[in-house]
Amino acid sequence: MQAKRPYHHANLKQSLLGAAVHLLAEAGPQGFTLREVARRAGVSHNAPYRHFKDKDDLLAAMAAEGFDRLTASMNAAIAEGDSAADRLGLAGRGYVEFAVGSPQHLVVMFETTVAGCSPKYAEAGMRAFQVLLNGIEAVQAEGGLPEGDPHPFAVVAWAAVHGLAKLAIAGRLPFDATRTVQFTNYLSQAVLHGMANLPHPLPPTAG
Amino acid sequence: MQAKRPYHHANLKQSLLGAAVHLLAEAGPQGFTLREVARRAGVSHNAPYRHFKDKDDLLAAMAAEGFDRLTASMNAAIAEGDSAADRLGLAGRGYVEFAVGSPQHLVVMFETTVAGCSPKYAEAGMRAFQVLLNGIEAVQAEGGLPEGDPHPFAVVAWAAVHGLAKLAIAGRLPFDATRTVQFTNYLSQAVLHGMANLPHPLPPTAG
DNA sequence: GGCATATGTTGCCGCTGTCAACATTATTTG
DNA sequence: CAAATAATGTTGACAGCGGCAACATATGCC
Repeated sequence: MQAKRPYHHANLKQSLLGAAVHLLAEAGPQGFTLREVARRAGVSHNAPYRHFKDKDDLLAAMAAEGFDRLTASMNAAIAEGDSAADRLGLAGRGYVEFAVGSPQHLVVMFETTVAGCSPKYAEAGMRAFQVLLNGIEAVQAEGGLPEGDPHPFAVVAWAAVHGLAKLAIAGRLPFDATRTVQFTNYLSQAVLHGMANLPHPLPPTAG
Repeated sequence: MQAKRPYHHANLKQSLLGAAVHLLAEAGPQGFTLREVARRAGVSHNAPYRHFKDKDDLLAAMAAEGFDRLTASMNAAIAEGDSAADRLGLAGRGYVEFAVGSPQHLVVMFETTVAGCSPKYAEAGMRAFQVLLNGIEAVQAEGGLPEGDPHPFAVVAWAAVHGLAKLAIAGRLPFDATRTVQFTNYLSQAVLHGMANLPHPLPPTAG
């Protein structure tokens, strides 16, 4: 039952996920087809159904994997930071770097309906958000932000960085991927500076 | 030739667009099907091809219509503002209001590849962005922002508001639609305040 | 009235997601 | 170690989709 050992096609589930990631990057969500994934994995068009409930289930798995990569990208960027404020900005940089590097992946991660999916997907998303939240709390501890619930600050930071990434991917910004990543620095500074000099917004007391 | 008068089915093109908008709002991009649009308009599954080159062409037309509605929503919100800074914040509010009210529409507007589409689509998008850009310039004239190219400021403002809207639509924010719109106020203030107290970022000199 | 053209329909094609039935391989169990 | 059982993969089918071609009909122009 819990034997993860290879059967006919050694660890097909991972092969399918890998093929799916590549296909998504090449063809985008439109050209992403379950049958093509199976073709690339060298199995029949119905083999994926032994590992994923349906197409959406595969997409959710890819989204979860994407959130893990996003988390890793932010953590890698953070490592080079000195101050907490610095690290928060670098987290945003890591976010945008991942986004412009895997634009189609980001679509799947955020277009998928968040509710009613596998817990793996939800948890991976939480972990990514937690990086930002931790960064915010560190800045608060450093005195760079008002005390209180860190969530509103995290939402603003997330929104700014996410919006920049999405607009860049949509080709609506007047600069290319490299400059977009550079521009993230200014964006982070502006957002952080603004929140630092404004009173804490009470409303969102969520957990 | 230029006769827009009814033929068999008085002004089918508009009927199709209307049916398409409703279907999109109900079923989302996944359930959006050309044949269902035709069904709702009471015509055969191939009638739409006399008015739209293909499915993407219909989507582009809907996107253009969406940008017009977005522009209208921002302009309506702006009308109530006193200062230029106030009006800029209200524009963001109008943006988010439109987004949470027509979430599926926003997907089509920004997921569609911006390049290679009909000029109508590109122009409608430009007009929407112009509202933000004008707002930024007004704030600059008021002395609320550093002088110089307004584009970087507009990009930051756009990114923040767009990101908030997208995250809200994806169900990833800890508050509902109404509170999201309210939260836009704080977001705008923070962004504007931050940019006001930072030197002008030179890089994006685009036009 | 007659003709070209714009508009709408029918029929078809390959493709897709998904189900059911069958085949094969691994695991368990006596 | 062999038989039973579960896990995994294949084949075949179905309806629905986007899109093309051929056909039918309405409209405007002369």
